[in-house]
Amino acid sequence: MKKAKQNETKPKADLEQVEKPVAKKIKKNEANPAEEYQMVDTMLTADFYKVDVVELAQKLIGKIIVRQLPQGEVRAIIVETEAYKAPEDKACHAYNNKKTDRTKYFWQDGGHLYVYSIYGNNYCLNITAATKDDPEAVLIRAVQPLSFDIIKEIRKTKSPKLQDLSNGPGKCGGCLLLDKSHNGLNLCDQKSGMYLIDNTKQYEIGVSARINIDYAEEWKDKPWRFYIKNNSFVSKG
DNA sequence: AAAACGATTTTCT
DNA sequence: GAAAATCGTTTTA
Repeated sequence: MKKAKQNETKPKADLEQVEKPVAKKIKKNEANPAEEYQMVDTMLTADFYKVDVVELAQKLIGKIIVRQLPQGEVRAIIVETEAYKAPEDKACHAYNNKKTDRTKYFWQDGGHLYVYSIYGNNYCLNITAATKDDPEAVLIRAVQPLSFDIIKEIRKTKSPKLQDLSNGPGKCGGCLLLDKSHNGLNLCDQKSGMYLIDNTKQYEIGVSARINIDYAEEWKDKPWRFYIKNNSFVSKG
């Protein structure tokens, strides 16, 4: 056994100066049990996604999104989701089987992407569920960054709060550098450069009505929003 | 071709 | 917490 003493070679003051803002916040995250994780680095396969959208929305909580970028690899834990289930769900963009250039990506087998833009340059990430005949998908509303440095570089937010990196659907798209060109991407295909991996940590999962769908009449109260309790990256509630 | 809208984000009190 | 910002998509004519 060799004696490890690499820390002694670096001046302590210098290290603190460079890494203080990041290190401080990460430490705070680790102190919160809801924000721990234990990833298992194998890609989730097609069968995982070929279930009803409400079930998939629950199963996705805690899973880890991986995306390969020229800047490096982005990793983040899914901490908040919502299920959207056409044709009957009035909150769903594909309600009543409405198929347009935007919504046609609902009709894909589970594990593919539907990315829509809203209110300017905000791109929201959805993962399809069930089969290509079932127009249903899970909206990713919030993630907890694991690769903070690269996500900070990508998102370019002015907010000093770490949570503002990814506590909203448009912010998640920003973290992952997504736009409409990623519509139809297959999360089960190695060549996509984007996939999900498992996380064996068990979380306390909260359930609520979906957010900002007041127009959906009787469907607005469906308990189809899922989130990790006490996780500071969840958007609300 | 023009107008209206939105599963939001950011900024400003 | 309220109000503004912002632009692709859909609707309307």
